Amino acid sequence: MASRRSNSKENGTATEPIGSAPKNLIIPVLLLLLKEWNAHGYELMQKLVQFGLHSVDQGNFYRILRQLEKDEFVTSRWDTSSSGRPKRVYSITQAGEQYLDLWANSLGEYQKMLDRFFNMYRRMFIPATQNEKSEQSHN
Amino acid sequence: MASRRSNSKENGTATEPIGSAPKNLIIPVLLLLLKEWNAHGYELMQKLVQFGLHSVDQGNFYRILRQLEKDEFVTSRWDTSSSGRPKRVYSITQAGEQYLDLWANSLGEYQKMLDRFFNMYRRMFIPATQNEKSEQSHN
DNA sequence: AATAAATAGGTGTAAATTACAGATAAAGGT
DNA sequence: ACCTTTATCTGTAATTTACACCTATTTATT
Repeated sequence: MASRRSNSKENGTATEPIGSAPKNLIIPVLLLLLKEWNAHGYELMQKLVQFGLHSVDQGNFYRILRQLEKDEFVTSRWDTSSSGRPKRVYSITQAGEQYLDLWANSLGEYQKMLDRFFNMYRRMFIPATQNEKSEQSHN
Repeated sequence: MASRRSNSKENGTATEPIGSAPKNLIIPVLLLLLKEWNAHGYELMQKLVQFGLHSVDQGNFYRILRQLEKDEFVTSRWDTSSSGRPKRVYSITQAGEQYLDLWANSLGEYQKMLDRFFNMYRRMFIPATQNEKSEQSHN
């Protein structure tokens, strides 16, 4: 769980170190994962990374989980069956599934905006009349 | 040190009022708009709304613009030609265009994650093999 | 046996961002 | 005279994220 971006901005709070995409997909992905399998935090965190959400902060991650529980979107119970430190195993609730649906709607809107963005963005490059920009982004 | 954080959060800052999509598309969209036409703030703000980014905070919006200028991603000059209060007309710089490209890459990654999210999300609804779930919610 | 590393779950708080509430100024409508 | 629209901008509360650090148990390495 590295993600060491030592970008020390002395003063002035620059616009942004790099075009950093919004990262609050954690909650919806978490809920979606819990809809498939019950799991404990550490496990979920690894799945988030596999999903593409590298750079999830461990501390905040567990806080999110506890907050979701407080809001009754998930429930947890301690699992002491296996060896090692006891694990808090989470399950999604009905309310949690509804919340996930809200998220899905919202993210759908966002997806449409992204599409509009890329349509505009690409429109600026299509002429391509022997422009030797040499920036061959192959997405 | 300003104690601007009322530490007494008995109430506990609920997970999120509603599935709110990340909203920091403002910067890339702004730069993209400026790549097409030079414009002043108020105008840009309206275009952002048309784009789908309703609920842009006016105060923060102008601050972002000034910060982008400080970072030399845009430049501005006062336009006093027309009547009314003078307008600060913005143009994108070379550095700004490069920054936009970085954003585009980053947002492309995000788009892929969103796609993965929706693939997973939909996978939970398609099977419908006479499962008496009968939850046919078509938002 | 001691040490390290992986697993598992956290706390504290500085820094950054966003939300909310105005101020200011010129022009046009009623 | 007052209200609304256009236009730019400041102050700061509230919230979120980033970074640093802590505890505990088991397994692997020296």
